[in-house]
Amino acid sequence: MTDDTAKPVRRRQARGEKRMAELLDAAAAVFAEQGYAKASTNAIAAAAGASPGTLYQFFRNKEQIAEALTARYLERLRAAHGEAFDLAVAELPMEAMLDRIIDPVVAFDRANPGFYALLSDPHLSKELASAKRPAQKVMFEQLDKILERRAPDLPPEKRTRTAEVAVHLFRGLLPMIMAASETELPAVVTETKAALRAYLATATDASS
Amino acid sequence: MTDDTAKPVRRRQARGEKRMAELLDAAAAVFAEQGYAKASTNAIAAAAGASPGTLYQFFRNKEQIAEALTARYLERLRAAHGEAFDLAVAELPMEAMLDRIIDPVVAFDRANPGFYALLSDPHLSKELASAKRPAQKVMFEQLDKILERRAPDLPPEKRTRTAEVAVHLFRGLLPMIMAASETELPAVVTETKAALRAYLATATDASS
DNA sequence: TGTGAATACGAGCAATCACTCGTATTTTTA
DNA sequence: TAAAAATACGAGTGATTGCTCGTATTCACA
Repeated sequence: MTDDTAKPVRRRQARGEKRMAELLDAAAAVFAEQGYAKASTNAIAAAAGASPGTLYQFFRNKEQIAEALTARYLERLRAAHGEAFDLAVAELPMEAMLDRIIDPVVAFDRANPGFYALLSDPHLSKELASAKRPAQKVMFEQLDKILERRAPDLPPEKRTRTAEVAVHLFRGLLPMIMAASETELPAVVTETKAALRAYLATATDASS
Repeated sequence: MTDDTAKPVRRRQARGEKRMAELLDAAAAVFAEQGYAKASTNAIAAAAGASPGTLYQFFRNKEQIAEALTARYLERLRAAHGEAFDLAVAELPMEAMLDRIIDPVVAFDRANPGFYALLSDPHLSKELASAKRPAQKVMFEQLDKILERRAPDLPPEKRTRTAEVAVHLFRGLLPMIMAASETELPAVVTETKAALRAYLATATDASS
């Protein structure tokens, strides 16, 4: 028995995929510059060299643009960190581990200011919670696994809280990381690693 | 010689001061709930039980509402921390110092969600830079002075960066602090202090 | 080559926004 | 007590917004 209520399969052409990517690129630029709330869909379409009608052929509404953009960033983040965030880093000394984790994340965030713009806007959380949470959790969950291997004696509850706090600490320094010039960046990154090293050392110390 | 170009002195009545306070209270609530960009001035006026015309009798435009609100928060923050953030805390042991500094700041931020909403919106920085910077700098400058007394041998450049990083670390944990329930809060605050203690200990250690 | 689907356009709609203005009321001042 | 100043109102204005829709063009595929 065939399902009459099934929605007809939308066969997307290569042209359409390209347009979607262009629209997401434009959205990233406009969001990064104006913020989600002030960014207009007409401006996004114009920045992509498209008309409003074309934009709405690929995205149901403004919110879904941010959802799709977040999903695409998440994909790229996973790809960029698949190896660097590997569990193998748990065996490295703290210093080397932080290098392997922090450097690619910093590079990704600086290369994708639209990602930072979306994640740092606290009022997107309510509308985009379903799209943002996985992005927030990528680092958290991977760090949690690393800590599990690195400090197996740590109670799970304490370990989870430590991972969450560490991710928030990094997020707190992101404004400095994003604002730093190319010459200031190394010092900021060094300080970032120092802060995380100091916190993780005491938090994973069973004696505390 | 009298100055004909001087703007006429606007003599504000007690009724007007009260209205301004009500409008700022309403603005704080609307900003906290919707964010600055999505908050409408008509909604703010309505929340204060006033008409749009009344609102614009006291504030030139929407931006100035946020400026005045930030200034009022800054005033209250200074009042709340005048003693707690006193230089005398520099003489206390690290543990006690952090208690004296963190606890009132946490209490203030949780009691004033509108303050958090304004400061955490990154796209207000451009429009409200002049109003936000002093608010950002209150903690930074006071912490810088405390560190100067606490670690006089630290190079000023290093000390300033340490203060800046410490403030950003705290800001990074603010989302957790704001989201925590009353029962979760103590654990989050404990972790906050642990992170700052760990970072400040290593950063102010001359051997590093 | 013909046909339906996918892509593209952009004028324009309804809703919302920040803000104004003419007018009415209350308070201060002289 | 009368004039002046401050407060209050709220319908209305022009601009902008997210989004639609009728139509035109390009593609995939039989």
